[in-house]
Amino acid sequence: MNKKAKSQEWARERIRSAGLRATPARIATLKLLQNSESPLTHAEVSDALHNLEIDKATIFRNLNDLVSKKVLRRSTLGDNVWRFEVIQDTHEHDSHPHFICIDCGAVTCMEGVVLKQKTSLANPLLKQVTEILLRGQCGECA
Amino acid sequence: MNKKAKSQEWARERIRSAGLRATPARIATLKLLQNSESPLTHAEVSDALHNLEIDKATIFRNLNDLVSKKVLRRSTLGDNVWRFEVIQDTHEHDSHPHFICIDCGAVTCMEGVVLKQKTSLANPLLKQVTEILLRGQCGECA
DNA sequence: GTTACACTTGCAACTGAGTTGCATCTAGCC
DNA sequence: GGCTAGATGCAACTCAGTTGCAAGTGTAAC
Repeated sequence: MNKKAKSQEWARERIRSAGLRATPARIATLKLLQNSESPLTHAEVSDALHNLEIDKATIFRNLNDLVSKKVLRRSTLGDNVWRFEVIQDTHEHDSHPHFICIDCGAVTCMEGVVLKQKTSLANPLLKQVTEILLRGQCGECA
Repeated sequence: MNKKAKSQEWARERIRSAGLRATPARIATLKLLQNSESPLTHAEVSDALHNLEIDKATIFRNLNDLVSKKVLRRSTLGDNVWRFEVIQDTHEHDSHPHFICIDCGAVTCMEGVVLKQKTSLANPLLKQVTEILLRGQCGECA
């Protein structure tokens, strides 16, 4: 099986094992996100798939369906637009920080960065951190 | 001077020292946010000031002006709506991480938390970090 | 106190993200 | 191949936030 067919089959399997129907729109969406280096907005997904003529409402519904089935992660990077990325099997429960460039909007996943508290005492105000977001300028824009 | 007049005078002074004109709409907005326990959305500010008949565009512009002058802080709780709160004088210039509770919207300044990179190599994609944001549930809401 | 004008406001029309209702279509089970 | 619950396309909608412009006003200078 070639690479393309393999990716297709992987997406199909992932969707079906989540209990959803493997439709062309869903397979294309999942493949796109899997091959993307950073999370994509709905508009970006919609643009990339415009040649398939998939309705925006369908893409919204599919993205939200896949989020509720824990196939995708939905995050907000401070610009009030949802971004979606595939939850990798190996990282399913990790929540690495994201870096967003306030100039160009590029999003980078920061796997190698961890948060550390100076004091050994845990902060009582902070019960559960679900997302870590860094904002600033990327190498291209600074 | 009574408490009400004091608050009025404080707001007026804060706006003027930011280099903006102290108009009734701005004073009312700033007083409202100062007296609020948690950050407010534009809609909440708009509702609270409806008896003053201030246009929503004016409120948006004023909120954004005050943010750009560092009088207010603008944050998003994950529902893709901006929330605004007064930056207290004592914290004006520091850049410690902020923790936002995605349930109640409370913002906590996290003085004792630092970010550390696992590798000694600096990430070339990340030139300058201007803001660090943690999102999750606070002790009250978890 | 009066005046001038840059800043601010109100209005209305707009953009863009995201949602919803409904008729039609189709993936996948038998 | 046929059936049907689930998925799609379309269109109309809501709601946050923005913009252009004419009219109004805070404030500094006189």
